[in-house]
Amino acid sequence: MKELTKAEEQVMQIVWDLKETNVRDAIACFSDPKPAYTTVATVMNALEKKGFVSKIAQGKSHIFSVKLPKEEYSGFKAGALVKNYFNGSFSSMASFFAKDNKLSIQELEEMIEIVKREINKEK
Amino acid sequence: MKELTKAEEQVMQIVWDLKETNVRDAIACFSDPKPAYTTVATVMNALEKKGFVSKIAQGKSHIFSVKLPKEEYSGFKAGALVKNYFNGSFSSMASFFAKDNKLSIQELEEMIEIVKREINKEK
DNA sequence: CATTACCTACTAAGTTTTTAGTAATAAAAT
DNA sequence: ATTTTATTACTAAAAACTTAGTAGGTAATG
Repeated sequence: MKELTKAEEQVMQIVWDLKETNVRDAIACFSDPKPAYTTVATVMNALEKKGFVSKIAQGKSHIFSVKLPKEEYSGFKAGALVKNYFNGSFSSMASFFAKDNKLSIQELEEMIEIVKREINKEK
Repeated sequence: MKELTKAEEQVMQIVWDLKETNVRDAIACFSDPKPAYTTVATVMNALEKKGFVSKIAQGKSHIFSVKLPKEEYSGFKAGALVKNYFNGSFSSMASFFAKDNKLSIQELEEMIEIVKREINKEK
């Protein structure tokens, strides 16, 4: 899996959000000061080259649409984080969030439910 | 919190691991092809400037030691990941790990224990 | 049909990051 | 004592990333 640079990631988040977009509409998603048209176009092309979006001619412009689902990249990033910062153990990351008071009991219970449901789905 | 670049992060992981080290010993932790001495020294100095390590003269060389605990940076990174890739919800990250079969029932139960213990500690 | 608006491909300038060389210095070895 | 080795501070080349300009084309507008 190719890594995204910061600028690429920022644009890719917009594409993931919109599912598909042209350069113009992507720019509209930026807050001021908005980048130049050509800047976003350049990044889009980089994303295509890296296989994150596909590019289809549409009238005089192009439409870029998600090729690599966000979930795949999320998983890749999360895996790397756990590996490099939490000893390869998801539990220890959970523990960290709890310590940091970023995980309430409510969230925990919610999480247990979700995870149990997912695990049961597997069988 | 300052961000680490890739090269900086790689060196910083070694410092976190060794607690403290000189340039020579840090290089020993790299797999071949090992970087040049001056390369690692340069990165160490950048880490010092960013406040991640402290640098103390020791004989003719310097010892670099952890200044910013790994846990602090881990938390920072994990927070950013959850925010940008999991809708700001830790639960949804957990759900992802479950889906991906990266979280077994055993791990889940282990995790619940750890998290509950942490949450209780707080009170 | 001339003018304006819009889009792309190509190019490149500016910036940051990475890597490492050189000169200076001090210690160690012979 | 001279040579070799280890280290640092300083510098800089190389690579990667970011940003955007320019030229050229196509379509819409008056």
